[in-house]
Amino acid sequence: MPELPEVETVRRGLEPVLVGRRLTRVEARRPDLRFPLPDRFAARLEGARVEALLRRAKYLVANLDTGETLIAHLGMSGRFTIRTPMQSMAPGAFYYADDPDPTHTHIVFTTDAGDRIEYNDPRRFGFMDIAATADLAGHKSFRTLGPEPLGPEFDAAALAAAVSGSRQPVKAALLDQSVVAGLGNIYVCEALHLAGISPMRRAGRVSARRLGVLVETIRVVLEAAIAAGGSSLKDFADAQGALGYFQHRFRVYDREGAPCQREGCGGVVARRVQAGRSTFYCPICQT
DNA sequence: CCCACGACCTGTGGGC
DNA sequence: TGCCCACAGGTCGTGG
Repeated sequence: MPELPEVETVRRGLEPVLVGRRLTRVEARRPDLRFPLPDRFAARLEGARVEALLRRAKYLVANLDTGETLIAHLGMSGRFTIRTPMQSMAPGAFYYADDPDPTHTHIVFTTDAGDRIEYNDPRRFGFMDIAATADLAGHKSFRTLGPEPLGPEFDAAALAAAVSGSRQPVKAALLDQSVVAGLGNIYVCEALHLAGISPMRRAGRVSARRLGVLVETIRVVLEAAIAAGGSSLKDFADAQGALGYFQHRFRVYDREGAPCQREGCGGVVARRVQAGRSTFYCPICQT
């Protein structure tokens, strides 16, 4: 899944081909992704101009000139691919590169510039919805979201308040989108390692000072990943189809048995399951 | 209210 | 080579 850095990378890739453009055709090849598509999905989008393409947590948000907004979540395996028309041998004609996986391409948008934007999602954990732009904050998906980790409202005091008294492991608390919005399994593992905090420690019992360190390591990890164009795991590619490079910089994620990269630590990366998901950490330097 | 867990869906990689 | 199980970046609903 795309976590915040991957969604931001996708947003930056789509922005130049979507913003200011009108959607001339929207093709939904099935009636649902994870959830049913909203009523008259294609009809409400066709003819609309995209005024802005934003990101909130792991959601892409396309404001339209119709007063409505398209909301998209990539789930675990969703990806957008841009296909720009290419000149064919015949004068005036053009064509698109072949879709390598048409069986999982569920939605195709075409713009007035002729670009085709394909949404492909094998597992179909992603979803799309359309809501009145004025009511977005009240949308089911947004109502309970906590602060953006890269925004001004996320600081040590805010994090301390959000986890105050919490008995759940700090790993689980950081995955809770109402505590901070946009982290996922990879970057939580990475940020906790960088901060030297054990993923198993109860969230409400991490000291204020260490929560301050954690806020900083979350920012550092996310910003580095965005700068690298996101991670490249099995399914992730940015909107142009390029692979991200951040995977090469994982300190602990998917590195069970590898030496801890903290200077002088000497530990070995361990894996254990928390809340049904793999946690990677160093048992020596994360306390 | 808080927290843990299973469900959703498909593909892939590792072990035997 | 082939089969089967475990596991994969997320979120939501349920039930204790």
